[in-house]
Amino acid sequence: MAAQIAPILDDLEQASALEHLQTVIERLRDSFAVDHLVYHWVNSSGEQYGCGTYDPVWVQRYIDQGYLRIDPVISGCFQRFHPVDWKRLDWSSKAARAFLQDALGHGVGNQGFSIPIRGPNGQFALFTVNHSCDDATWEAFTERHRKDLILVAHYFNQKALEFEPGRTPEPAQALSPRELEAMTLLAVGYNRAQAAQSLDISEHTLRVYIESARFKLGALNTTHAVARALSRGIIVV
Amino acid sequence: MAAQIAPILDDLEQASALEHLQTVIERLRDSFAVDHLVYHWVNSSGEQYGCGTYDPVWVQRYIDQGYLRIDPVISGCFQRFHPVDWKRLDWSSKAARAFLQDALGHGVGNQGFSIPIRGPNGQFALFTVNHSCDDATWEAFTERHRKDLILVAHYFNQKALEFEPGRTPEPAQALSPRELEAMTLLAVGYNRAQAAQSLDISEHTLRVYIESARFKLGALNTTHAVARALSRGIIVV
DNA sequence: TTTCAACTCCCCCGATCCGGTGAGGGGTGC
DNA sequence: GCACCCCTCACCGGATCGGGGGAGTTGAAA
Repeated sequence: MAAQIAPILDDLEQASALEHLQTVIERLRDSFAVDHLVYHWVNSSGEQYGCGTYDPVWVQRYIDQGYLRIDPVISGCFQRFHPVDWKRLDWSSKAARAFLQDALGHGVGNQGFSIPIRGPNGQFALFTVNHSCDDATWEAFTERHRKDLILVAHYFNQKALEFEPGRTPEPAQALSPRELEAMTLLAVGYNRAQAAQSLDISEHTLRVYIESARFKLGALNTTHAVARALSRGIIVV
Repeated sequence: MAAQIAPILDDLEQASALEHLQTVIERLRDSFAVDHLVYHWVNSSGEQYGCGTYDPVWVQRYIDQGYLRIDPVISGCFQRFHPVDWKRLDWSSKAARAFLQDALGHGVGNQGFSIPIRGPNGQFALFTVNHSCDDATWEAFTERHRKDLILVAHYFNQKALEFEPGRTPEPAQALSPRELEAMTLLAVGYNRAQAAQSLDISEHTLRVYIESARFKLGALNTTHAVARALSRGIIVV
């Protein structure tokens, strides 16, 4: 089980098309000798892209049922930085347990280990290794391959970002410092009058920034603009 | 130069106080045999925290001069996912070249390699290795230690996040499904009328959800509520 | 030098949102 | 049985936002 991932990573780095990723992930699964390996990109618009070894029926069902919104792996990893064992997530809600049952019924193993990965503009992805075994075996596995998995996740996301079309046209429209300040103040609950006072400018000037930011962000209204700024990671609350 | 970083990483994982990070980073620098190693957390509100081996005079100057805003390493890495060699950044602006001259004059080496790292809530940090040598030597070094550096950056950020005060204290009262839907629709730019139509309910009902969500999230207004929902990761846009 | 982006200020008015107060039915849990 | 929460619907007045004008300075890039 001494997975030799270095050559696979090198191959991954050479990959020139999206389809190659599927091949690579299958080789990695064999190398790690686990049931499933999945790379799952959660687009900030709710779209999803992924490749992995789950049953396609399950993947489709996951999408159709909107499991993205209730999957504890997603919500749990989204608030964490470190890789997380599925056992440590919150499965207490009824919806979560039903989801888990459904997953197990579609060939998903009982053990999981997911690594959250983040890229520019609020990109968020998961690299998950999944298996069926007892807790002790699983802990030994994750402990042993933790570093390798982090690296694999990193390399995988790097490739996925390269292949993603329509990346880096948007961020060209960076917000100006004042616009960022305006967005930030709105995001923490200030209304226009308060934000203007806080920046020591007239309310009208503030409005100019907001409108400008709205335009640059392609937003339909202020709330939308703040939401986009947040999910692209250009402001933080 | 065969850096044995594994034991240092293990030590890092055991670190129980912020001060330990400074010790660890110095050991890592010696292990890699480079001039400088820096971990630099960049809060978008302008605050900074970091530890590393740069001359404290330079660190203070960096902050005082507001170099954060013009440093090509920051702006360049912020839009990238993969580690980046300083030579590949855009140094064309006058301000950037002046900054570089100032840096070199304060003991910063001519070669640099920075790894962007991102955490939850838009957290952004840099792990940088810096040295003085010729291009060929540097390329060989980065090529050789790329994987190790990625891992070190990852572990370092993990620790920094653990020590960061005010992380994950939120009890996070859960929103009801309808409230989540309402927040999500608002976050993608719908106004109340559109969102209500989209959910096939009256606008008044929608308002009840929004108000309820606002209350649960402790938000001052709708924009604030959406911002909180986003940054807590309970909705995804 | 000229252009251009960022920053600052002003008025008006219709559209939209907020806050308060109200009511009723359905489900879950003690 | 009785809370308690979730879902649904309604009216109104005042606050806020959004879009439409126009105008001046500064500083950096081309």
